[in-house]
Amino acid sequence: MYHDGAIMRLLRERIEEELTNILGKKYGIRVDFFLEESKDESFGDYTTNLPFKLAKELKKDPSEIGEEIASDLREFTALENISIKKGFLNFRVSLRSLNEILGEILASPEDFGKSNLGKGTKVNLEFVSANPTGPLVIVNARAAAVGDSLKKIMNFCGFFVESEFYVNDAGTQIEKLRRSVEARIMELQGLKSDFPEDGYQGEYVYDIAKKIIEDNFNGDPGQFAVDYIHQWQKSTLERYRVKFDNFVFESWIRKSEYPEKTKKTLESHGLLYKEENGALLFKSTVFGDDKDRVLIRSNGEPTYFFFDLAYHLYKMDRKYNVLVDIWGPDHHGYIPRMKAGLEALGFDTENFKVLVAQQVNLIRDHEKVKMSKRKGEIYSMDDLIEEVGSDAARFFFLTRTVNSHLDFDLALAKTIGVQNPVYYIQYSHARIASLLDFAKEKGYSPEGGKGSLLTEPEERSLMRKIMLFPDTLQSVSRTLEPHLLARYLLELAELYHSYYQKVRIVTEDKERSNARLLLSFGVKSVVKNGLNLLGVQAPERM
RNA sequence: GCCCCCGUAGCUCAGAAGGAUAGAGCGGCGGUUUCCUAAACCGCAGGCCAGAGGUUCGAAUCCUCUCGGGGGCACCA
Repeated sequence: MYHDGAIMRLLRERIEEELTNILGKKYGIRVDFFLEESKDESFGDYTTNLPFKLAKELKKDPSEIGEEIASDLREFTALENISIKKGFLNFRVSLRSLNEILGEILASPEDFGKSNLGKGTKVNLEFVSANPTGPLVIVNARAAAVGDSLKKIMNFCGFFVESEFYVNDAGTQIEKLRRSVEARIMELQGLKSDFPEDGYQGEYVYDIAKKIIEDNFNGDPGQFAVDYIHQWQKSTLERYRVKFDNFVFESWIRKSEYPEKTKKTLESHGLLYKEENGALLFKSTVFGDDKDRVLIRSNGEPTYFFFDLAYHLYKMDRKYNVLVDIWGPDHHGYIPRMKAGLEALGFDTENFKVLVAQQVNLIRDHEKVKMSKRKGEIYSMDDLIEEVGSDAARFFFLTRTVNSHLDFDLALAKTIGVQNPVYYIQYSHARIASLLDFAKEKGYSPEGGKGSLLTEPEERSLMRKIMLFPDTLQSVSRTLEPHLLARYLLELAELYHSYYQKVRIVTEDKERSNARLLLSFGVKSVVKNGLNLLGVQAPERM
């Protein structure tokens, strides 16, 4: 993914390096500090807390240290307006540097935002991983939006990410599905059937049964049902524009060498023991879990956890540097045991991250949509795509931190207008597309634009915001929180709409118009790249 | 009972490696269009960051406790 030509080193990275150099030369020490977007644009573009950090080490006044650093930093021509306020070192990026960024975008719009933060780190990103026993549901849609977007963003930042869906196509739930289908087949054929107590009630079980009868299928109805549902889930994801790199089947894991390998490894570390009733347990408490976990039940049946652990060993075997799992809200109690397992198998759990995609409440008419899984009354991911569309659905999931509960207002997601952030952002893109067409007819174009003519304060704010796009993507990669990008785009669109209203872009002054078109083109490119990274389309016309 | 997440404007949520006057959207109220897309813009109102202690130059942010909401505590997955 990394091409030297296409990826400029970020300005922020260059400033960081400059600060580190000064630190070494002047004080001969290293300290951790941050360099971040200034809280308030009036302070500058970037801020560092370096003086505070040094003050502690050197037992000196932060302002004094700030001055010392500032005097060296003034040599660095990309910066200007270096100032110290209350111990913070602030500076602005020179207009010239901002202009250069617009030039970069013009040269290669689709590459803007790329960086090499990941340095090729190999990441396995597992998400959705639903049982093939029914339709995908809302929380799957949330995980899919987050996972797919993270993958795209991290790849943009120089990671090598593979997305993976673990299919639990074996075990007791599948057995239950098989019995449910069999019962429905009997029922449809007018035979006496006894539907399992806790069977799958959904209408789709009838569909599967019908299909089996129609096709004269003689094999295992359980396997037929699994294949059917797996294809169904895949087509749902496709409509949502999510495509997985890998599907790993539990049935395959069961037959592979990994269960045995897992057992042997744990055994060799003395981490297994048998209870009197014959159950085999893993001493996960050694690694901080609440209790030891059963790998093989007293009846000889292995647990889900055992195969899941074996599956994670398979991931380790494929030499990923980092493993990221996105789980549903009902799995968070599962984290300590998986962590313990990975540690026991020799994986550095610093590089194992679990995101819990929290519960989603659907809101219709200011009330929660009630669902009953037992009665088969569920609002599925298909229903959501049908009702609000993939763009709005994906964007809404990405405006919140992964970790917090989310109220999804169906009416708002369908609204066309300011109220709905998706359309608001898309509109900025369409607006600029149309503007560029209009300008073209007059013989104007961004190619002829000189950034130096962008002297309005709003123009500087926009350039500054554009500059912060790659930084935002890096933040997402670091924190695994794609909502940072959604919010960034909202702010960018807001700045542009406001600018557009205030300042006429295409005027009789061709030079100035071209400069403004250059800036507009920059905004358009960032919006487009940003939306694409969120899996949302950027329309040319609305 | 134990564990996890959460409690910030009327509503939905940002802000959490401690830092500069606490932000946004929606909703509410009031304005803007002979002019490049009004699917837009501008203005106003709205807060004891659940509460109480503590840590220090400084706390929405860290620690302890209390209250309130959600979820998890299987030889289910």
